[in-house]
Amino acid sequence: MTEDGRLLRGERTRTAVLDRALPLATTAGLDGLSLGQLADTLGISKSGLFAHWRSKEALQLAVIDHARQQWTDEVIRPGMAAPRGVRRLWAVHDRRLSFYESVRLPGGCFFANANFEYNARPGVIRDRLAAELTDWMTFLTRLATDAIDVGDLRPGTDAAGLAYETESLGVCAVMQAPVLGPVTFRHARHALHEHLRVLATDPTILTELT
Amino acid sequence: MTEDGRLLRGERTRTAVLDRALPLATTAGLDGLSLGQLADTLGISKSGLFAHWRSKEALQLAVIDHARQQWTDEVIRPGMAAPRGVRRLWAVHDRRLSFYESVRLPGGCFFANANFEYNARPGVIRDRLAAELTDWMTFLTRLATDAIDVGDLRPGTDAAGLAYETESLGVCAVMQAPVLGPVTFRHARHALHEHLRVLATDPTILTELT
DNA sequence: TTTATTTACGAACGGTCGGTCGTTTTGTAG
DNA sequence: CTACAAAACGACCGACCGTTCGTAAATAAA
Repeated sequence: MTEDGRLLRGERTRTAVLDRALPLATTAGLDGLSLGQLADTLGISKSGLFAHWRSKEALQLAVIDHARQQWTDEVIRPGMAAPRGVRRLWAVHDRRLSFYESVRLPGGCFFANANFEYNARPGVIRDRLAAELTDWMTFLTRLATDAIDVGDLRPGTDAAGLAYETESLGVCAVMQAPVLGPVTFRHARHALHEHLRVLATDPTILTELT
Repeated sequence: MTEDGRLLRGERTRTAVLDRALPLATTAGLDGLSLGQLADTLGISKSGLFAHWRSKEALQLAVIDHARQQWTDEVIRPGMAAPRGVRRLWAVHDRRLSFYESVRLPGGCFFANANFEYNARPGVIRDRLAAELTDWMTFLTRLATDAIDVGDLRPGTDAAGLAYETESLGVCAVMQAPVLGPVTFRHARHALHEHLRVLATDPTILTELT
C-alpha cells in the first residue's frame, strides 16, 4: 500500500486482501467468510476481488496458503532454531502454545477451525486441508524420530504416538483456552513435559526446559 | 409419528425435528444449519418450525440440549457402569472413542465442532456451549479425583491435568480420524493407558484394561 | 503520446437465508 | 357435536449471498 494507505495493484493488493481475510476466516469460518464484508473493511468493491481470484473457492485456497506461510514463518522456523533432538521437539510445542497464549490471533488456530469446519464436507478445500494436516503430522513425527535418533529418547519409542500426543495437547489448549482460561496452556506444557521425562534416556535434559 | 410415517403434533414432532437437526448441525455447523433444508427433509413447511421455536436461535439451543441428552444416554451412562476408580475413568474414555470409531455420527463430535465454531462469536449460544464444556471438564476431573481417592492413582496426582489430557486425546482422535484414519483412536487409547500406568499405584490394574 | 492490459468500479442478477402473516387443518376438551 | 387452541401451511418480505457484466480509471509497454 502507498504511504497514504491506499492499495496498489497487483501482488501487493493480493497479500493485503489475504492479510485481512485470514483473521476473518479464522473467526467466521472459511465458509462463513463474506466477500462483501471483506471488501468493505478493505475499502474496495466486492467485484474488485474477482479481478484477482476467479471465485470464492479460489480465494479460500489462497487463504489456506497464506495461513500456512504465516504459520511457517512465525512458529515453525523459530522453533527449528533450537538444537536437534528433544529440545527442538519441545521448542516447536512451546512456540505454538506461546503464539496463541499471547492472543496473536483472535478465534484461535485457523487450521484447527478449518479442519473441523470441513471434516464432513467433501471437495477441493477439504482435500487441501487434509494434505496440510498430513504434512504437519509428518513433520512432528520427524521431530520425534530425530529425538530418538540422537539418543534423547529411548530406542523403541513410538514416534507417531508421541507426535499425536503433542498435536492433541497443543490443539486442545488453543481450543479450550477461551472457555477454561490460560490454565489449558499450563496443562499442555506440563503433560508433554511429564511424558517426555518418562521417555527420556537422561531425564536431566528435560529439567533445563521451561 | 403415526404408523404410516407422518408426524403427529406436539412433543413428538419436536423430538423428530431435533433428531433430524442434530446430524445436520454436526456436519453443516450449528450456524450453517438451514431451516429450509431441515423442513424439506422432514417433509414439513419452514414456517411450521416457527410454531415450535420462536427463532432459529431457540431451535439451536434446543439442538444443544438434545445433543447433551443423547451424549449422556449413549456414552456417559454406560461408562459409569464400570467400577469406581481408574476403571471408570478408562471406561468413559474408551466409550467415547468406541462411539465415534464405529462411525455413529457423520461429521464427528457435535460439541467439539460447535465449540470451534463459536469460539470467537459472543452470544447466548457461545455461553451455553461454554457451560457445557465446563460441566464436562468438571465431570472428568471428578472421575480423576475419585481414582485418586480410592487409591488407584498416586496421591498428589494432578486430577485437572489428567482430565485435560483425557479430553485432548479424545477430541483430537475424533477430529483427525477422517484424515489420518483409525490409527488416531489407537494413539488416543495407548497414550492415556501409558500415562495412567505411570500414575498408578499398582500398574497391574491397567494391564487388565483393554 | 499512443496503445494494450490490468485493475477497479457500480449496478444488477438469481438464489438462499431467517422470519412474518393470514388462513386452514387438526386434535382435543367440554 | 361444538368450540377452542395448537399446529401446519403457502405466500411473501427484506437482507445478504456469490457472481457477472459493461465500463472507467490506472499502469505499463510501444
